[in-house]
Amino acid sequence: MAKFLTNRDENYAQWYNDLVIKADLAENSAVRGCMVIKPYGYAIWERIQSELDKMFKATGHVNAYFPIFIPKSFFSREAKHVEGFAKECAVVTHYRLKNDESGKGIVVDPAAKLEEELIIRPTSETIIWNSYKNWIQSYRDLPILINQWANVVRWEMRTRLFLRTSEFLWQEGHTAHATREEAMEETQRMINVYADFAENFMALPVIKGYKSENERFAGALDTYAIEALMQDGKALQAGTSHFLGQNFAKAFDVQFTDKNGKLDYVWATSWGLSTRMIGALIMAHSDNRGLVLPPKLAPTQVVIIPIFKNAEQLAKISDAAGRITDELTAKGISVKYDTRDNNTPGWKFADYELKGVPVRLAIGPRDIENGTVEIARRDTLEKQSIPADKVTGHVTELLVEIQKNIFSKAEEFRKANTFRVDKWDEFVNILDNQGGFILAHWDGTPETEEKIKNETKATIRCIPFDSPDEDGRCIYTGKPSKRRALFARSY
RNA sequence: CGGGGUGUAGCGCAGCCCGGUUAGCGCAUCUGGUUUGGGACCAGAGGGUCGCAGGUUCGAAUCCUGCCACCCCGACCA
Repeated sequence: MAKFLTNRDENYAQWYNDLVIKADLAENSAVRGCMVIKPYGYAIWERIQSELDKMFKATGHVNAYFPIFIPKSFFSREAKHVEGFAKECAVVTHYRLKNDESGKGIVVDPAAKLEEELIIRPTSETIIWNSYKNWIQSYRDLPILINQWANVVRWEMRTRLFLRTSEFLWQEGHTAHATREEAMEETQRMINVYADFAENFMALPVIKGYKSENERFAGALDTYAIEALMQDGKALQAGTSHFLGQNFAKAFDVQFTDKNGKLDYVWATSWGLSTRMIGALIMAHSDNRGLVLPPKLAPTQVVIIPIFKNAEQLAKISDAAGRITDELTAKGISVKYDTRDNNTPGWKFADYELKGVPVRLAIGPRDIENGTVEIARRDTLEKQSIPADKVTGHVTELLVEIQKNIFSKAEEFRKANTFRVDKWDEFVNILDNQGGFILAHWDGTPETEEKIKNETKATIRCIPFDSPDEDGRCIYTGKPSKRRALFARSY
């Protein structure tokens, strides 16, 4: 476990300040658990957005935007949905302020009370289905495959930087279909997109599976999730895709005429992935020197650091650096050339390691003389000297290699921390002493899951899609089970 | 919301228990100089209503009360 993740040491503080700062507003501010994402942290989010958005488009989706305010009445249309979200909603009750009559400050104008309170969206199913109702009459209007990039607010009892903030950024897909089969396919398709993104871009191995009834999204018939293991042995739900059946269509009375002229309710899915992914990157890949970003998501993939004593030296180095930058940029690689003279090279090395830049090139007078460049990789911290004219080829290959290596490291970690367990004592022992994923039999009842949770704090993260049929006995009750579920303590 | 902790310069902290000069230290910033192949050095300078509001006192960063925010542990959740 990287000390970097747990200690509020100097590194941690510096990292924390580079990526994010906590909301620090005026006195009496009640903006609890919100974050100000600084440019470097936001750049990582933009990379995530950009790559995911391409994948959504490639699977036929389009972007749209819906209001942040949801009338209270919308919210209560779907019984389980209200139940799930009611406890964590921010509510707007007034629309105007006025000067306090005693002349001190400003107060809410009681005359400006809203007839119906507005909920700041914790998720947008209701307001979107209220629109879909007007958009859908016939099977010819289907499917609707819409994604929205937005912020949402959930008034959590306890917040945690990146992993559970009161306000967070995310994307939420909301699709409408003519048949059950098509909606189920969509649900499956999107969990696959998420898994593909996690593994190929985030370098984060994930386990795809079904959520148990207890862990299902409020209002869904079925929830699929990708679950990742963090370096501290805790699980992180990294993305979810929900099969909503006809629940929201019924709640908002969205019917369509099918090919045979019969009226039916529309089938729905929704799926989302949030700024929590930045947290996942940090928790999964960091080491004692700071972040380790997978090249495919690093805002800066290559940094070039000149080592110089005077302007003439810098000019020569800049020539070489300029050529390298042009070549790399032409290959679609993002390069930063850092010529600041207020920090020493050593300081810059450490700084870019903290920021997780995958590849560092250093060029000094010695290199100019020998026609070489020093190349260092962030994941292994290895350095070597290579001929200047081979840099582009070398870097291109190295970026691929680093991406692969970060993934296999995480995969090996997960392998070493995933346990097949058949005895209760061992189950408890592993949770208490090392954490990790546990594959164990479960009798399939919510009651047993609840009891296990109460006794160990472990929950069923998912029932993996690829979990084979296998006769066994429930880890807790000893009742027969046909399949293993994935247990872990989680964020 | 319950238990524990914290809040002092941009960042990290000491001082508080036991009230008493002009509130300190490190990093960062600015100026000048020497430096630059793994977080440079010297000299000088700027930067604070000590989280907020009350109270006790001749005197409060320090003691008391209330509030706010943050961190850790629970319940809740992506």
